[in-house]
This record gives sequence, C-alpha cells and structure tokens, in this order.
Amino acid sequence: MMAPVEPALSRLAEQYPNPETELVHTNPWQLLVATMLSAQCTDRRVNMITPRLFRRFPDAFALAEALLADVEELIRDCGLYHTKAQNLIRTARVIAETYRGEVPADRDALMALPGVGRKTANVVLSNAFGVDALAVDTHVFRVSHRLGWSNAKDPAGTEQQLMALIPQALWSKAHHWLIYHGRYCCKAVRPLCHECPLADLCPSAERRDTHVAPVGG
DNA sequence: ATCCCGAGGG
DNA sequence: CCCTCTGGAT
Repeated sequence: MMAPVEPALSRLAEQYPNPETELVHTNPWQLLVATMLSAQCTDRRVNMITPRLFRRFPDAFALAEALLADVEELIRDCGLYHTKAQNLIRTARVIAETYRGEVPADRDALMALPGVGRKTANVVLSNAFGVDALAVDTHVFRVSHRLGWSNAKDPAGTEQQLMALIPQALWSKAHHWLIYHGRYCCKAVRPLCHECPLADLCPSAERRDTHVAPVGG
C-alpha cells in the first residue's frame, strides 16, 4: 500500500510552487561551504553568515590557510561551530592541494571530504553541477516512509527507491517538495494530517472518517 | 523542553 | 546500533 506517486507529486507541486533552495549560493565552492554549515541550522542563518565568511576567505586556498579560531568566530552562531570549522578547513586543504582549488563534481570524491556525507554531496551535485541526484535528509526520509514510497532503513536505500519511483526529470524538484512538506506539514511530531493535501492518498494519515465525533444533545 | 534541510566516531 | 557536537527557533 502506497500513495500513488504522480498524483501526490502534482499536488505537492501545487502546494509548493517555488521549490528553490533557500541557500543562496550556486557556485560549487560556496554551495559546498553553505551546505556544510547548514546542519542543525536554518538556511536563513547560514545565508547571514556566508557573506562575511567569503569576504574574509574567498576560496579554498584562503580557507586552507585559515586559523581555526578565526573560522569558529565567523560561524559561531550556526551551531556545531567547532566541528564545522575544523571540517571546513580540512576540506579546503584537500580541495586546494588535491583538486587545485576546484570542487570535484564526483560523489565519491565529495563524500571523501571531511564533513561531507551523502546528503551534502548530493545537494552540491544537483544544485551546483546540474547532476541528477536526489538528496535524502531526515524530512525526505520520513515523508517517503509515511507515503509508503520507501521501506529502507537507511537514507541511501531510500534514495535508490525514490529514484526508481520518481521520473528523473523530477528528482530535484521532488527533493524540495518533500522537504517543504516534511518541514511544514508532515512533521516528525504531530503531523498536520488534517490539512495535508495528500491525506486521502497516504497510508499513514490519521483519518477523520474513522473517528467518531461526539454527538451533541 | 524539544527539534533541526548531518556527519563521524565508538 | 548509539552517542556527541552547537545555537537558535518554536
């Protein structure tokens, strides 16, 4: 039992008509850095931090030489600052030394960078390099399971199942639709099934019609 | 109080 | 598998 893919996606397309990334950067280096910063932090806040960061350290060569404390200072209010600063500098060094300052357009190469996992790699591939990839984050994972589109236990498995289910031309959009839907409607706790445009298709929806309303008088 | 558009380490 | 790292939003 699963929600039919095409009708569900077209309803989400209607609900979230402009599913663009909230990260403002499109060049590979800046998008990579912004995406690494975005863990456990809103994109709004990342977008406030990156202009200062890029003014001080414009490229991988500059960041590779940076002092940890300076980077920590610049990114301090987006959380996980120590880990992120460390990973940013290490990743900058690898890119400067191994890739001549250019972000590699290759999933395995990206995932080998410190602090870059499959989700971040896929975001960079699809949003900076135009590669068809479907990044699975916690929202995409949860929503996919609730709709019955995936039963995989790990995000990589869900990624494969979604790619088999969704037309390739829609991967990028579907990623954003599912994220928005997960964030604003199909929430982890207290999902808003009563106002969900997919409720009648969804095997996990809490259905009103099975609920006996109190009868007055 | 609880959660977040993660990733790495044990 | 579980834990930790962080501050901000709600």
